[in-house]
Amino acid sequence: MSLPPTDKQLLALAQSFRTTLRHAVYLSRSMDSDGELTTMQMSTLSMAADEPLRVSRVAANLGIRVPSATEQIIKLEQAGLVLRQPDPTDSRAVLVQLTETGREAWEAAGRRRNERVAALLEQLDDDDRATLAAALPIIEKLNHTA
Amino acid sequence: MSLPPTDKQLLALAQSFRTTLRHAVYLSRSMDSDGELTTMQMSTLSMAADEPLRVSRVAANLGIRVPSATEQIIKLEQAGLVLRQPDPTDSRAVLVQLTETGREAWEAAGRRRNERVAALLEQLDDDDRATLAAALPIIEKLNHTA
DNA sequence: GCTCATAGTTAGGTAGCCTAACATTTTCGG
DNA sequence: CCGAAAATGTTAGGCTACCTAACTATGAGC
Repeated sequence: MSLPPTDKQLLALAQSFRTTLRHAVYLSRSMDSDGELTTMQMSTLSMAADEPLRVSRVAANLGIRVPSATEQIIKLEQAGLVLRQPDPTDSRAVLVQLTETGREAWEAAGRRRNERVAALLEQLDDDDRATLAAALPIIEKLNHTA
Repeated sequence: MSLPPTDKQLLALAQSFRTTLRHAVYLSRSMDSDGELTTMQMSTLSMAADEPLRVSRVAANLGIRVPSATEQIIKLEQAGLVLRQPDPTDSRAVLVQLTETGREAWEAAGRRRNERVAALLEQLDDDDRATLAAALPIIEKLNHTA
């Protein structure tokens, strides 16, 4: 037991992982595409839910360039979900903050998505759920490493 | 033990799962964006690797519409990676099949991606890897259910 | 054989991303 | 303390991948 894994084993696991991840992307897409808010919009709103943040932070967190973030944020603003205000401590910067409408929309959409996923998870047995729950932080670890 | 999970527990797991999945989408994107082949192209090639298949099958498997699939397949054809040939049993249909070049490109890209992921997985300890390996089929189960 | 369904392609449009160029503000070395 | 360089956003223009609608051609059924 507990011998160091061979390259072959690692590569086999890597392949399964990639395949599952690819399928999971579809799963994620189908769970999040309910015509309300896109995944990116949800992420943006959830960032702003904690505290107002800069456009450049939004871009970095979303993994996109600043002009693209500006574009998306302006759309959220036009939808009345966020406000764009100059940063009082640095007038180059723009702070993105949630409106009350935005917070409500974000929370409602999150609830609905959670319920949809919970309905899926309900069909697993307890062991499977436990395994899944144990694996989530490991996947996060990988994400952080990469 | 083994009581039925409460709604609260399910919703909490659902939330974690959604979050991790969202992050995993980024992970997947970064692992697959090496400027060679897009994830969609890899998927298309891997489908065609088993046996020639119809454009409509490609579209269905990729979760996109037929015209979009046609577009992508034509690009793969122009790159010399696939051939488009009329189905001998139904001349309305078009069969997409891999060229030798396509097979080599697909295998090489798959190898490189696997190596990259294996390098990540190598940094986990044995327990984590075992948990991860156990979770993959469960996630597939969810994907199949949804 | 005529009608209707099926398989793909073409045409035209949209959304989200990109880079390059710009205006404004801050920072900092001389 | 001032001019150059860096940082923050926005604007402009372009690309790609997706979409729907309309079309052609083939197959299937009464």
